[in-house]
Amino acid sequence: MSNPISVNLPDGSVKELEAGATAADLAASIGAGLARAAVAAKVNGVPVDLASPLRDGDAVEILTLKSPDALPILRHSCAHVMAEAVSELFSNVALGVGPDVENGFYYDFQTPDQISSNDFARIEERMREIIREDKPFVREVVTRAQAQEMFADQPLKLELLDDIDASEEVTVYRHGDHVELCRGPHVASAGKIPADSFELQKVAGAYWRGDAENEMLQRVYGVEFATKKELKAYNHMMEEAKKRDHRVLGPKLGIFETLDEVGPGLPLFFPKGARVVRTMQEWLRKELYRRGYEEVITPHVYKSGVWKTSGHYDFYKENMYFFNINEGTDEEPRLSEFGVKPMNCPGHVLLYKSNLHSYRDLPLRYFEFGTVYRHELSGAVNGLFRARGFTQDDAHVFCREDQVVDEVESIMDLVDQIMGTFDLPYECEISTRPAHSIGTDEMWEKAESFLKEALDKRGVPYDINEGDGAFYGPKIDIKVKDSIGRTWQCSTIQVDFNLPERFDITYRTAENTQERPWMLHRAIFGSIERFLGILIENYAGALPLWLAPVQAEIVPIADRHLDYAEDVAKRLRAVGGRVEVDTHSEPMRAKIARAQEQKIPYMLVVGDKEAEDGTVSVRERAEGDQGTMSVDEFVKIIADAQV
RNA sequence: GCCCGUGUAGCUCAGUCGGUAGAGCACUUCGUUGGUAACGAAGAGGUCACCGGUUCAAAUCCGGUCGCGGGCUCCA
Repeated sequence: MSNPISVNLPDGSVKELEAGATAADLAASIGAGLARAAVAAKVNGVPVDLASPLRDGDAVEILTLKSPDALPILRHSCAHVMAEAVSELFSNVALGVGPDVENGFYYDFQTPDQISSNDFARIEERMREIIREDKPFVREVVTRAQAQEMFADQPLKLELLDDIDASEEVTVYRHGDHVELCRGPHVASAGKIPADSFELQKVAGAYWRGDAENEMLQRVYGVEFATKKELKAYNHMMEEAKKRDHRVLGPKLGIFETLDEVGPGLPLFFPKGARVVRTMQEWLRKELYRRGYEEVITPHVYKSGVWKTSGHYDFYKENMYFFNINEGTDEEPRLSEFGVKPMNCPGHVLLYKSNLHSYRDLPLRYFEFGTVYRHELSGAVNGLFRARGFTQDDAHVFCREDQVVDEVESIMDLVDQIMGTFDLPYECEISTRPAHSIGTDEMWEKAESFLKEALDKRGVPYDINEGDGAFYGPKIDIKVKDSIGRTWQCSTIQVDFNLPERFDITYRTAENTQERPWMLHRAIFGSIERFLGILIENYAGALPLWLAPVQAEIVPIADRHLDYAEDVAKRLRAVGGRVEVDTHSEPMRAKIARAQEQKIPYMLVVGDKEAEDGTVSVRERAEGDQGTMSVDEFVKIIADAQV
């Protein structure tokens, strides 16, 4: 008999076990209940199978379905079960990969059959049978040659095998007759998977290994949680998210629409939508003036030469709208080519270049609500989130090297203020030099250190996104988190080494030499349309008073109160209020219901009493009836809510 | 762009086995004049996305195009 080993448990206690004991043995030694509930284990922080042998001194945690760390293992195991079911139910199935993802798992299959959502029921049924059979997942370490033989009829697995580093061991998992090349870990046996807390939800195409050059596989997605209750809660949450969908709420609230005859990604804004957009812009404009920005206006269309200088003609052409104009005659055509701007930078750079600049002029901050057009891939277009025409709150800062950190800090201050206004928490990422890029190592290092320095000075935490910078410089990306926990990329601050070079812009130094200025791109909303889409979903359509397209709906009780209602409306409009009078000849309850559905912040009920006293009866959309107040008092509320 | 799904009135949707189109909401008119989430009646509204095919007959079956949705890829 070899010596017993002792392992450390999360509660600080130490357990003695026989040599060669596994995590499962440990669970059994603690209690029969835990042994039943155990699905996997964590040894020294690494998730492992329950069958893994333990060594003296290991820190071991037994994972049950209650542990959050068990969920990825559970989901991945369920993916295996699905792969097994699909392999049986469809012909010539080659297995790709089947990882766990947020809320569930997927598996990629190659098969000549078409897997459709109609097949989900029978796949799920077979999966539940497999779970009921409760066969163990058995880990085996094999040689490369053995693996090659095992997966001779699994071309995708063979490819994966080739990728496993020579120093790594090759592991396979047996589950009955089904064998998979897999790193693991898995739950001890299929029966550990709760049969009622997963469901298959969609099938989609996915390129093999994420490369558009490769074949497209069929990816089946499942959602899975530790309990049926959590699955139901998740499905309910998705329903709720659907109700907030800006593509549904937008048209319903009279904000925007898209029309087939206009084209994908080209939204049209109704008067209410225009009011919201203009309010956002006016609010930001005031803030930017206060912070030393200067507004510029640049054309939407430029001769192609500009795009050749900027580099867009060579590197972004497939995303741009170009057209030719005949400036000659039909007999003797003289074509000029123009391009619609996909970005505002060249216009701003040209404005800079039109004058000589002294070091004393810098920093120069040009901003513009610039509408740009990009021919995004048809499959990428998505409501206001990804449009082909959209307006950026774009600005370019031209500054000296010694000013970069200050400028970045001040942009971050603006980000703080704006996201704070909407109660949107955010996270930062610094993206560093990608494989294909311009500029010297020295420039990149300097720029990256400036960005880091600025964030450090403000005490803003950030992640590093290695190699994800633009080819022309590093950037800070800001992701906001909405009220139901989804994250969105909005603001961006980018250093640009490219355009100053290409357009050869300079400034005159104190020593009377020419120097290249630093150029920063930045957008806070990013795209105003996109940000509006996020706001609609964040607030479920109920925009805050200052931003609401209609701030108050005036509800006359009977037609004889229409004149008074119009009087009230006039007084509110006089202070910039956005108000409407409901002139329908209907019971007031119907008018209130409609205003509630339109998410209008205030409803002002006016009847005989109010007309007599010069008051309004105020109903707040969330709080309900607020009693009466004088028109003057309410005018003040509305006046204070104007930007 | 690629894979799958999908397209019926302004909106939400029904339409059986292939037999010439239906509801609710919204809209218009008339009636009703009301006190905090939807008053009654009538009317109008359709090239069943578009093009082609099969069929005596197509909203329905088949093919293509376009749009939309979910993914993948892309987001110089």
